[in-house]
Amino acid sequence: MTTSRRQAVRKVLAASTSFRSAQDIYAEMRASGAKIGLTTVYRALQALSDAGEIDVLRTDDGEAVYRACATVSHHHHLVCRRCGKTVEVAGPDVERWAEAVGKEHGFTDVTHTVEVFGTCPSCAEEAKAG
Amino acid sequence: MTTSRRQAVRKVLAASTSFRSAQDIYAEMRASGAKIGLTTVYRALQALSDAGEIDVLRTDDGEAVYRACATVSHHHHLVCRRCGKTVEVAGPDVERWAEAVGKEHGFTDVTHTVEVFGTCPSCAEEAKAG
DNA sequence: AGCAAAATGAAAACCATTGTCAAAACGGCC
DNA sequence: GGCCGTTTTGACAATGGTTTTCATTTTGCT
Repeated sequence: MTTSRRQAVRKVLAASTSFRSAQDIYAEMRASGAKIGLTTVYRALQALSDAGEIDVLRTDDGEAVYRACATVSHHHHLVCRRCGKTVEVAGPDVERWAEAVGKEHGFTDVTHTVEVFGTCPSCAEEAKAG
Repeated sequence: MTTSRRQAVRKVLAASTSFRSAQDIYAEMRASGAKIGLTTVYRALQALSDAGEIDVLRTDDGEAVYRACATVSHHHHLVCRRCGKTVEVAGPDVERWAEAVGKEHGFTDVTHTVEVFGTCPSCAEEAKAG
């Protein structure tokens, strides 16, 4: 437990299938007995994010949520708006499109964010049943 | 000036070419002599957003920014990360791609968000000069 | 061990946003 | 015009996620 708690935070994220908030991660770690401070969780998340090991995005109410990337390369997410299940998707076409759009208007250092939301099959079932 | 200050807020947005934060809008209105409270600006923005008259999105640091939609139809934005200048862009290919990605994984009611960021020509100049 | 640099965490500071509530503006109605 | 109930407003307080601060602990190195 001596080597940076960053590892611990990374593990929690690795074990999750959907986006988690910092507060959420902190709560889970404390609940499972880990001795860690909220500050450190934030710092670990920021470091992991800087290192490109995890994704960050903002919920509609401005909370930051994090998720371990399964792949190192650039990719996007297809997120179930009901259960939060996430599928990583590659979109070479989108990359090219974004790049082209930027160029067309003379913009440089073009980056982009793309998130696709929908209702996953199982949630669609539930909705029909319930 | 009696009819809801919502109109005033709408005007400020209409006169802007890029995304504005609530605080920003409030500051401008006060600076130009308008008698309005921050609370009311927030309320007006929320109402306009609910009415679908303006776009809302979150900056990377979680601040909400608003912009009057020039077009009613679905579109995306190319935003200068330095000065905030915004260009509305259509992306039929992206729409199709998002739809296809959703279908491929069995997701229904698929929606998506796409934002492209970059450095606009004039800011690139400044950066080079300064 | 011994010591400087990095990591940690409790508590305070920040700050956009939201809630509260009393005062002001509005809209009928006599 | 004057009255009264409803809506809007806005100063201020409260919220809550995130960041800073700073003193303490741990780590890395010799």
